[in-house]
Amino acid sequence: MRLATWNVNSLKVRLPQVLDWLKLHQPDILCLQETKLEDANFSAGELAAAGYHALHSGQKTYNGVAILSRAKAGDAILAVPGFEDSQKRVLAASIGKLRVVCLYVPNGQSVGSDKYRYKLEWLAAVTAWLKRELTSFPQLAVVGDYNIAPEERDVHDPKAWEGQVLFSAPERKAFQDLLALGFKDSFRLFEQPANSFTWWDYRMNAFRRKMGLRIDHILVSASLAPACRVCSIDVEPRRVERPSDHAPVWADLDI
DNA sequence: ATGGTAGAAACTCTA
Repeated sequence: MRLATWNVNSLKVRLPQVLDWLKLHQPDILCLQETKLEDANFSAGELAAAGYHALHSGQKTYNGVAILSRAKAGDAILAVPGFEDSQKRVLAASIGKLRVVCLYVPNGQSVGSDKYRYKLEWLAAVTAWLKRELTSFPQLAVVGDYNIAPEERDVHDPKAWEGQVLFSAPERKAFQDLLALGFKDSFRLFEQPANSFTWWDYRMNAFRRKMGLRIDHILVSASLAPACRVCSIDVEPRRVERPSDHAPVWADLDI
């Protein structure tokens, strides 16, 4: 089973690229972030024609998450139970024996801002919820745009980024707290090329200059990790005309 | 110290 995640930064703009990518890579599941669409405007018809069922939790202009799957998904959850949040950033569903959680973690804007505090509170709530989810669903994959680079090797210039949003110590601690539930960062289960990143700022020619961060992740629970065969970043969609600022990440699971 | 780009939408906010 191939599982993938991609922050598309507007599904309206990126739908043709998503359809191309589905055709080329044939994932069983593709989780999307930043669809920036209300549910009524979601591209369900085009995706169905491509052979994918879809769940979507969206809003106008900002945020929005979706789970596309070849097999129909069930038992969907559209928010963290008990956590008050007007922003559509969470979607969970079961596909076969696999439980998938699609996350769009808040960006945090800048360290010390209100949005940064919201990011850390949101991460604490999600971590507490996932601890409970694991008891019901041991075969759990938590994927999406985490807006956190976990380690120095995930940042093109760790010295320049030290203490900045996306790489500050409290954010990295929040990521470690999630791993402490037993999750593995599937990308790091395997040898990977140096300078592997998933996001490059649109500004300053960051992509051409290889100034990226690895902030999109596929986390697999302890009981799922042994089934993971490969995890890779596909940078090709970042090279095309009008790209998303994020590249897709995919993993193959022997389940 | 600032601004660079992109998307959505509305002349600004978010990333």
